[in-house]
Amino acid sequence: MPLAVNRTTKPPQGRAAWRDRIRQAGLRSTAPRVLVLEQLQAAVRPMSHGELADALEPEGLNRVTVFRNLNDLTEAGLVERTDLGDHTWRFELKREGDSKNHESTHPHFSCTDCGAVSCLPEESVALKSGRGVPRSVSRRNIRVTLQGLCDACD
Amino acid sequence: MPLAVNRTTKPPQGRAAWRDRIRQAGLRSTAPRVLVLEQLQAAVRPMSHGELADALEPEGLNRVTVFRNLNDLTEAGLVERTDLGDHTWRFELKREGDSKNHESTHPHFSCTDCGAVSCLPEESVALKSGRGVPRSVSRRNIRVTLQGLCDACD
DNA sequence: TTGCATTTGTATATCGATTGCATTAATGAG
DNA sequence: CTCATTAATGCAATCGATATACAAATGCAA
Repeated sequence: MPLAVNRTTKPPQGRAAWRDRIRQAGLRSTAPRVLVLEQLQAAVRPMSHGELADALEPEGLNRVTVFRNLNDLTEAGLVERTDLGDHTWRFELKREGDSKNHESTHPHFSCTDCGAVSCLPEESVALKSGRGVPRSVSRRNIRVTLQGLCDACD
Repeated sequence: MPLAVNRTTKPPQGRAAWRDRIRQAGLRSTAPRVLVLEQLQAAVRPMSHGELADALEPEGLNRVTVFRNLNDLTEAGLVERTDLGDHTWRFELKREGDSKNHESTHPHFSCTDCGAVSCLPEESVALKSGRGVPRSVSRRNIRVTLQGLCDACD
């Protein structure tokens, strides 16, 4: 019997599949790495290292190992790392089909009051090039973060 | 004879005027505060506490004093504080006329490679409300940060 | 199964951000 | 102008997120 499927929006990916993906990325497949990826898969918003470490320490994972794996997986291209303006790194699983032609993904929102973060629909922000605007912006090879009050704090 | 005017884009503001502004904001006018504001006035992009402290320590200012004054001046409404995604606070002088109707100011750009930051024209980003987009966004009561490669690193 | 490079765990260092506390200085009352 | 009050300063110390050193453990290719 397969593992219980947690309520994710994406097609569930089994342990064996993750192990393959990790090795394809040039890394050794280890239990901590699989657990980190599963945790990220279940998330609906970018997770901080602290949040992930808190969730995974009960599973027997060391905080530093989680931290290093997040960076290794980021470097290997399986995970995306951003700073949404709250002085902490946040990590998201790179899901294919996020955006077809360019590297850009959906914008993020970060509440300046309570710190809550969320993902925004890709169409909610339109960029226009012009004087003083780097080429990477026109190419949409860019990450967009909005900071303000969330509806709960507004 | 007035002080030498430094090459700023905005009408120069003398020491006495700063002292008035500081007091109007409900704070005591002190030498460190005036120096911090003058330094911010000369800047063309958001400055980190470290940059400002480095610039002002030779003038005899303590790093912590600079730090606390930046926060005090922010709270008093003379300065704006943002995190552009490089894990450091950055400070800008609040210049009136930045935006007439709403609180929103120009977007900022931060290079993920070299860390350079810059200001972008206000029109370079257009926001659209929709499902999952907080009200503060529709109101444009928001700060926008773009992260990517600057032209030099591209 | 074995050898070796990679990963992990523990401890510790770093860096920006912040606070505690005694001293100093700005401002308002007289 | 002088003084008392209260805010601001300087210094030391702390904090939390991030990062590294090094020895022990483990994945994986031969």
